[in-house]
Amino acid sequence: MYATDFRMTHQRRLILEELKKVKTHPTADEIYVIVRKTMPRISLGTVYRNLEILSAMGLIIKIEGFGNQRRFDGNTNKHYHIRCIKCGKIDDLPEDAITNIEVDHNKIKGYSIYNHEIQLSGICEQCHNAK
Amino acid sequence: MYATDFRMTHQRRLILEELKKVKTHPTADEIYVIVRKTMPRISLGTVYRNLEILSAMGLIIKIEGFGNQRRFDGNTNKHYHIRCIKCGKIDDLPEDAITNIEVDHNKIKGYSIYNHEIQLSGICEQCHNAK
DNA sequence: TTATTATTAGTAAAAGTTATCATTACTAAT
DNA sequence: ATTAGTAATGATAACTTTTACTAATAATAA
Repeated sequence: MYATDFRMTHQRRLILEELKKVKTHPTADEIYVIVRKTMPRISLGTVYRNLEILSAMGLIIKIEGFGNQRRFDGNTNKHYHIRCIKCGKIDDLPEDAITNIEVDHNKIKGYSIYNHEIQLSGICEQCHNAK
Repeated sequence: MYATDFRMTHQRRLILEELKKVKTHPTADEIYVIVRKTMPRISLGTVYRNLEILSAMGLIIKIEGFGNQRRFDGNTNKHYHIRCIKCGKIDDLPEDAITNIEVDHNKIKGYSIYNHEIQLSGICEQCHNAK
């Protein structure tokens, strides 16, 4: 038999490692810029493909809730995000910022529930001061 | 002085009314198909522009959290959504499905908070039966 | 009415993502 | 080691979704 598993290629590992390093929540093209410093001939398609695969593997998180550009997060611990509606920056929320949330699965008829996301939006300190 | 306000054009009113009629959460191009039945010469750009304006006016809701296509909701009462990860369908959650959520604004330093969204994902009844 | 200007239709362009395909490189069995 | 099989890559084209542009039109206040 031959492997049907994912292969950990140099490109895939680099993308994963760079994403784990940063505390921001970069887009695919921002990651493309970062990894090209180490691997100048990597293609944008490879970045997109691997970000999808890595998130399917559960090694990174895909953030789709803000704006129309996908973002990625190397931190796979369960946490929520807040985005500044002025500058678009995304920050992590502290773990204890949202508490007591209760989801009554019986109230949601027909669905088996897999996940929930919470996204806050507001204005960050910099943008508040800038105005 | 002349008006700096929004004008309620036929196009804008039609888009609003059709969106209020449906219980689904259509994309811009789905709304385009609907309104062309009444107003065949309306342009897709007009649909996009008015959906933005109507949501800025607070008359409709823009849903950005699911997938990479924007959706719109004529129901402006505060409510949450669930999406089927198989077929992509979006349903409203009953009001009492999520309770007790507490957001501690003091824990989120620097931000003034404007809004929060919650998005569940799961598998709907039809897709569950289909498998 | 008339003057002003927001809005429109039509179209082009931009932005973001996915698909295609010949080539490369990883993996497992010989 | 060598080979066979196949997942992954780089390069690029194509596609989808959204935004921008512009001359013409239409809504509104005076």
